[in-house]
Amino acid sequence: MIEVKMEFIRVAEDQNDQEPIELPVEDDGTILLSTVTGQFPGACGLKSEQIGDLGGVDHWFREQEKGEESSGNPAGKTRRLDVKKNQDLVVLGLPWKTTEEELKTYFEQYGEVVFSEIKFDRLTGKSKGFGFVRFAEAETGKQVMVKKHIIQGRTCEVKVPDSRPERRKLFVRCLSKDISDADLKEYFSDYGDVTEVYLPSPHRGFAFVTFEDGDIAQELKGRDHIIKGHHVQLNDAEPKGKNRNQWEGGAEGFTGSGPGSSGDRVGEATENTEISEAETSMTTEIGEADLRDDSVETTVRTWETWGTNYPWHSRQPSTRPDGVCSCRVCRDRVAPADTATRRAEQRRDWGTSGNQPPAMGGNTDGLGGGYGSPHGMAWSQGNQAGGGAGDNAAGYFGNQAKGSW
DNA sequence: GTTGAGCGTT
Repeated sequence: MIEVKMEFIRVAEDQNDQEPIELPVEDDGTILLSTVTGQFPGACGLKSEQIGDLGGVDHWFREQEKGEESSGNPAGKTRRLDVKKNQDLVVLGLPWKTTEEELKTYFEQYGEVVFSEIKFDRLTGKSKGFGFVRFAEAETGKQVMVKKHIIQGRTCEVKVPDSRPERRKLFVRCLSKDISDADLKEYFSDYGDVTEVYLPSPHRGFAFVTFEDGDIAQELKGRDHIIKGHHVQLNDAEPKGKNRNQWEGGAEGFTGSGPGSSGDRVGEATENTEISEAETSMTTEIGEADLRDDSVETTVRTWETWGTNYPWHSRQPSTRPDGVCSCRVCRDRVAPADTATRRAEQRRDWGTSGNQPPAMGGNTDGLGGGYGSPHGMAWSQGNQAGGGAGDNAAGYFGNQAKGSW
């Protein structure tokens, strides 16, 4: 029988740091250097001093055990503990039985949980034993990651996910020559912070737009947008270095794959080397100076501020108390819902006929009105819950009652 | 009705 003693020590930045962080101690009583540098980048030692009225520390470091790049790469891959706001954290080792709600409840002891999700097998419906959480405050995530967690009897790990590539860059088919990079930036900045726009010159009929928040990019993907009266289609940007020249479309003649066919993958451009170089210069050219603050507040819109130029967004008064636009993107900028809620909202927004968004309305007479929109479709089709627009409010408050907000 | 290191169906 092996006795496992889980102990922590409190480590602070300095004597004035009023918020020491508990770091786990190894079984042999030492603490891993990597454990410390993870939370205190650049730290090379621990000093035993009084922290407030707490005791001091009296531990020595041990080098990280094999497998890590501790040798020859001192400044290298320490585990990422820098949590960006609005970033999901992966939770590993969950019991099969744990539900999303229980996951959320557990982590709420550390701070406001703004998103929780457990991955389930699509066929069997059983948990895969891992999930994701997102905290309202990045600092909460940092603290959570250095703690040990026992959820319903199982030890779980919380990490910054490193598997999924950040799909923040979209391939934009913008076939019209009178769309400039500034147009693209202006248009897409209304959905979220745009960190980069690349529009080949001379015009090649496509562009790349990169968002600060990959979730925003994903929300916008696969749908038609209308910029300066021109349809524009969005897809994930293919990774660089793949077969180029796939796309032979030229800069003219938007043949309008139109409603319902936006899911095709024809015409994806890859980011080849040539573009990559151009992008680099473009990045500095555009600069970061006029990028907006990353704070949620600046990117959330109320209904009044959207007007009719943004068919994506709700053109109906918001049913929310805070007046935030009722479209999913805006709502999620305030408080991303649980996945179950998102799926339900998605079904309602997109209708029940499949997992594709409804096509934009048939109106092609340019700006100024009458665009179809997911919202319009939803309202005109009625809601699953049975009834008129009032269901929106009912939905929100229902979610609220369940703790999703 | 099973599993136990890992990394997110839309």
